[in-house]
Order: sequence, then C-alpha cells, then structure tokens
Amino acid sequence: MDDRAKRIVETAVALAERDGYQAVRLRDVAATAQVALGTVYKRFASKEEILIAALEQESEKLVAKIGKKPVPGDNSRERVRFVFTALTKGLLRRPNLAKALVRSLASGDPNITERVASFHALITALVMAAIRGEAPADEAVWGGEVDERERTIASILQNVWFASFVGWAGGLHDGPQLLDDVDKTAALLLAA
Amino acid sequence: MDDRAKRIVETAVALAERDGYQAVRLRDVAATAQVALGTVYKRFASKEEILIAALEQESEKLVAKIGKKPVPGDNSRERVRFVFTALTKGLLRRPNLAKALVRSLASGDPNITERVASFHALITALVMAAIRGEAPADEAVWGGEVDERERTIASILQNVWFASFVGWAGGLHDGPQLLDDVDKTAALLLAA
DNA sequence: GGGCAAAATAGAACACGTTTCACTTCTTTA
DNA sequence: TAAAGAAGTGAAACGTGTTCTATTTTGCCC
Repeated sequence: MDDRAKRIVETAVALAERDGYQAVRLRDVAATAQVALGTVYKRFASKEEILIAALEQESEKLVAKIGKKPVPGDNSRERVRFVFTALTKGLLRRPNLAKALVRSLASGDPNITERVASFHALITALVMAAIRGEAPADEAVWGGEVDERERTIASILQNVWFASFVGWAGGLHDGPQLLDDVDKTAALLLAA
Repeated sequence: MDDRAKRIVETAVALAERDGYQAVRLRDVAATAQVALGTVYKRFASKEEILIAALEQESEKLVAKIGKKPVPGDNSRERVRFVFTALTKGLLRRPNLAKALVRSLASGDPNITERVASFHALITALVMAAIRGEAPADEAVWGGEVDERERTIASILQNVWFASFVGWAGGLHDGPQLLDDVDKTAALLLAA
C-alpha cells in the first residue's frame, strides 16, 4: 500500500472512529488525506473496500498484539475466553469504528469476498491456537494435520462471535452480552 | 398494513427477487406500486424498513408453513436439521431476495432494531420447539418455564445459521455448506 | 534539458436515497 | 352538503457514492 493509500485508509479510520460509517464521506476522506477524489477511486473500488482495508489493518494490529505470546489460561475454555475478550475489547474501544467495520464485513459485497475470507481465516487461526494452547505464530511451523473437530469448534465460536457482533452493532445487545454469548458457547463445546 | 403499503412491499419483493438489493430503486417501487414517492416515505422511513417488512412477511409465511405440524424427526438433532433445512431452502429458492433481506438484517440500522429482535425471537421459538419436539404454536400454551440450556443452544444454532447465511450472501460458501455448518453445530450440542 | 507516459488533480456529471413543497383528491364530520 | 383536515401526488431539490473528462504534475529516459 503506497503513501496515498495509507493516508486514505487512516483518514477513513479517523472519520469512522469519530462519527461512524455515514461520516466517512469520500469527498471528506479525499480532502483530509490531501488527495483528489479520483485518486481515491484509483486505489479503492468503493467505500466498502476502503473500510475492509481498514478492517484488515486494525484486525492485524489486534491479532499481532494478542498472538505475540502463548495465550494465557489453564484450559481451552479460559484461553478461548481470553482471546475473544481481547478481540472484543480491542474493537469496542472505538465503537463507531467497530460498527462501521462490521457493517462492511456483513455487507455481502461480492467484490470483497476474498478479504472477508481472509479475516475469517485469521480469527479461526487465532481461536484454534487458543484451543490448543499454542502461540498462533507457531501455526506456520507444524505443517499439516489439523484436528477436524477443533476446526469445527473454532468455526462455531467464530460464527457465534460474529453474529453476536452484528447484533451488538445493530443495538440488539451490549458488549458484555456479546462476550457472554461466546463464553456460553465455549462452555458447551469445550471440555474444561 | 393498508393496501398501498402491501403493494409497496410486494413490489420491493418482486424487484429484489428479480435483480437483488440494488434493483429495489424506490422510484421504481413507487411507480410499479402505483403510488407517489412521497407515499412510500409516508409508510416507510427508509429502504431498509421496506425490506425488513418484506423479511417479516416472508419469514412469517415460511414459519407458518413449517410450524403447522409438529416437527418430524426422532430426536432433537434430526428435528433441528429439518427446521433449518426448511428455512434455508425456503429462502434460497429466491437467492437474490434472500441476499437483499439478509443485507437489511445485518445492516446495523438502529431504526429497525426491534424488528430484527422479533425475527430473532421468531426463529428461536421455532428452534426451541424443534429441540423439544413440539409444534411451535403450542408454545403459547405452556405458560412459563423455559429450559435455560435449551434456550442457549437454540440461540447458538441461530447465531451459527445467521453468520453462515451472511457468509453465503457474501459469496463465501454455497447453500449446502451453510446447512452443514448448522448441522455440525447441532451434532456437537445435541445428544442424538 | 526536452519529451513522454503514467499518475494526480479539479471539477462536472450521474444515480439513487431522501426531503420538501405546492397542489389536488379523498374522508370525515358537523 | 359544505368545510376542514388528512392523505396522496408530481416534481424539484439535496447529499453522497460513483464515474468521467480535460488539464496539470510527476517521474523517467534519452
């Protein structure tokens, strides 16, 4: 990502953080990033793509922070809770931004399918590492055999988290409730 | 819902069914429904609200059909699979419409929160009835005590279904995969 | 340093959701 | 049945995402 693209994404993040999705007006983004509107569209095909780029950037930061050390906790459930708590708190710290990002994630725009899949894979890897009690980075190391059951559980947890996140973004419930949904799921799926 | 409102929703459904969300242009909706644009906005606050009304209408039809008789199946898991299969197939029969509706459902628009919650409650009731093996309509009869564990499981299943549905709408995977996600979850959560 | 292709720019223009307004047509009620 | 208010209408206008165009600037090669 070149300099201009970075400025564009950072501006979008700043605007979303302050006033949410609708405040990310591309004319404002362009002006603030000191770039012409045409340049914005040379780099990104749409507003959604800018926000997905922002999601990538933010989630990578978050995952990097979480995944640096082995996940703390004596058993799968505790480690899973730790990971989702960290993710959720990291995002809810800037609620307007989080809502804007989840909106793009759930937009169903076919042009961002691969990016959405990457995000999905990123979280799944994190959760699987938590279940096993390894540092996520290690995952690159052990080459092959993934436990199918573990993958399924990780995927379920992620789906519950995502659905609950969307519910939170839509005002259905609050942050603690969101975490509670995931934790209850973990309680049922993971032996202590 | 008066006559005009019905025509508006039906037109929106027809347009979404043919060509998806972006094809539901409100000027076209108004023209086809033989109504002025101002009248559309007298009945519905936004495009999202029209589509949520459509979702309510369609899901009620679907649930009415599914919930008429006791759900077939010898155990919880089979009954749950039956219910989600029926729901999913009913929706995927008109994929463009389904994508448009799920988009509204996941839009995060705070003005439709209650409607989204109602939809959620509707599905939860259906799933809980399937877990127990009762006709959903009976639920009104037995007054009180809901098993907390059953409610949690129903909620998880619904969340997985929803998340997977959003994934399908975004091109992440296909219909059978969607059902498989839910079924695998049911396998882990429900004793046969 | 001059020329050239690629990139950037300013700004107009278009599409569509949404709002507004002036006017007409119903419906109610006294 | 006439008056009043509610509802509907057609059309214009506005905001913002997106596209397009003509012009300028930049980076590079000879």
